[in-house]
Amino acid sequence: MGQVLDEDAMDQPVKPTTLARRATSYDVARKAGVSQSAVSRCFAPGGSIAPATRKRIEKVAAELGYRPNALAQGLISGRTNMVAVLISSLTNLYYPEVLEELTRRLTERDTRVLLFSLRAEGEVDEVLDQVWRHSLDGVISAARLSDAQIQLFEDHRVPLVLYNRVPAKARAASVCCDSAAGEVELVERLLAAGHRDFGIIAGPEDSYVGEERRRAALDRLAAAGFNDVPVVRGDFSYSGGREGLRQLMAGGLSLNAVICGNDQMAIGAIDCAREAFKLKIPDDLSIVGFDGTAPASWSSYRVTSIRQPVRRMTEAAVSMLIERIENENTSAERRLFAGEFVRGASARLA
Amino acid sequence: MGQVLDEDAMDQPVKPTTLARRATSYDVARKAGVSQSAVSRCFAPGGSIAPATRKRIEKVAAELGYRPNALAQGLISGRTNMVAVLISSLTNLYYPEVLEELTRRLTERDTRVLLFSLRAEGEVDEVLDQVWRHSLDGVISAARLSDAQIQLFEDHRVPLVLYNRVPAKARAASVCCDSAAGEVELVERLLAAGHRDFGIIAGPEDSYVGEERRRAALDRLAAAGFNDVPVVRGDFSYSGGREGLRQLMAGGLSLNAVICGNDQMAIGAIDCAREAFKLKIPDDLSIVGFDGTAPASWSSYRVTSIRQPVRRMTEAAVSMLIERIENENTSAERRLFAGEFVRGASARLA
DNA sequence: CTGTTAGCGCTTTCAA
DNA sequence: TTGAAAGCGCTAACAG
Repeated sequence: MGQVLDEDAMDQPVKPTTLARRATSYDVARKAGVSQSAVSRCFAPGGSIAPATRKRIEKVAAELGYRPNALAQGLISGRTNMVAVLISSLTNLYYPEVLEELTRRLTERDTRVLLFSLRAEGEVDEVLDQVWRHSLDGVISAARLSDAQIQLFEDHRVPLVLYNRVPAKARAASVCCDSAAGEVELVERLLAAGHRDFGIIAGPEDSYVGEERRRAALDRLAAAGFNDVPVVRGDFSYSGGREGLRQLMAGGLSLNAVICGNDQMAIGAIDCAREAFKLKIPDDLSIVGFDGTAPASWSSYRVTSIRQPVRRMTEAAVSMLIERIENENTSAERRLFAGEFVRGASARLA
Repeated sequence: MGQVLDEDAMDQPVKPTTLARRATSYDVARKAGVSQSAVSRCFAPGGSIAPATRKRIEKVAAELGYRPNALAQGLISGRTNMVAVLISSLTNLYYPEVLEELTRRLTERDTRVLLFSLRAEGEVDEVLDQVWRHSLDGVISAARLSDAQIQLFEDHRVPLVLYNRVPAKARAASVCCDSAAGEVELVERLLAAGHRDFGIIAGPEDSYVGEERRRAALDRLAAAGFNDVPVVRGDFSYSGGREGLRQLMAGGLSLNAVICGNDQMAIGAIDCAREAFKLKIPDDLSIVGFDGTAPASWSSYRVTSIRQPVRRMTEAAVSMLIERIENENTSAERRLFAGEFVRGASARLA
């Protein structure tokens, strides 16, 4: 405002000091009496520039409210500081927590998050298209990706980190909570407490962790001599849990313990057991879940469960991604985190 | 692959058909024997181009796996098809639903979502910086914005739609659920059922809806002759609700009805009432919430509440934003949606 | 309908 | 340390 500048002032006959459009590095350069590339270097991480020059440029930049245009930067440098986060369904109570942590950590590392919330399988291809088109630096996926899709990331040289899933055959970095170990711990504790009549409300077939948990529970039970454990499936939702319990009970068998694919279904099962079957939890029936979500700890439920170490897992996912973005050739790594047993009060334990 | 092309073939001596880098419109143009701008028009919405030409270009583009570079498009056209969604805290059970709906609807309209999850107030300025730098087309904010910040949107000519909040003074488009009306309905129903001893567990002072709900409830109660209704505050969380009820009860007064700032606090209050004070809900105490979130309908709680019409609200927010993006001068509009009463079973009603 | 010509705003050699 | 110049890949006039 009203500031008089050096020689440049009269080169251009009439130049309004207030630009309609946003100030560019050029505007700053002219007003500061330096070249445009000097301005660029001034804002670049390790740009060599004399302290005095830098100071002058910064002053003018501040006056003009100049900010480097991220699009132009990305176009030329090939780096956008944007990554995609793929989530299958936000309605699963477990994901908001994960999403919150991921975005926060990425933001801390000066990386923007492009959110893609998938409902159908088919949508993945469209999302990947966007990833390439926007030159995203990387992707964290908590959604199902086929081997072919994972291969595309290698072709496009876009770093990828899978969250709570591992690829069938393709190689890719991944961060997981050890579902099998967690499920085994739950089963063993139930066995130790004398439970003998089990039922399982598993997750949907197309869920990686769902299948892993179901398999681990069944295997451990088989090892203990229980071979015909009834299994029904739910969609990880509250009503899925209710419906699952109803189906199990419809068999007419007397259950001791119900193993649910996640906390939300466990909550549904608990409510259903109490309401529809007048059962006391855990006296009449033990119910366990998985994840360690917040609602599972509400005093009406106090679900016995395995808590995923979300903080450490998200931290790992973000670190791995950034590392892969910064270092082209970081080998595929798989990090497996142990879950933490949550005693709760929905299962009778020794 | 192995396809022989027309005259251009021998202009360039040695040109590998498989590019290391991504194919550009130039590559397509050369291989299809057309100008680069023809390729551009081929992929542009209303580009005039002969059917035959188009077909040839599309064929080559498919072979090369060509996709327009979104960065370049954005840089030159000034339109990025990306918007920011600002959320204050994902941990509030109400937001995942909103976020899911918003992203889905925006994606349907070919718009990408840049997610910003704010914890502290101060972070807003950094977020806005990113918005300008990335030339985002618009912003939907479910986070608190100061008048000065809202003004910045006008300065930068970036469309803004506020979600469940209205600016103090500045003018901005907004979509809200009518908190006041909803709260009044709850209070009136409680009054009609004969409740006389009220308590309020309000949201934090810095929450727009929290304050609106508190005020509406207090006003309606005052109009009915109840002037010294005790008010405590929570942070919209489960434990906030528990703690809130504990504080209200600590006063030694006998309460009939507790009005909570949201469902999550109502759930906490219900659990606390049952567990710590051995109260029967709703026989001994009526508790009402707000939002109509999924957990509120779980059979252990069945919270009497007001359900926000999330679908319609998100649809409205997205429509308003897109409209403002497409039409520079769309005036500030405020759309207010009525909430729907959910009878539930946590309040004794007439 | 098509090609030519300018840039969008920036990073990056390369000389000076 | 600095500036000039060459693009990144695309859209948008403008002629033809």
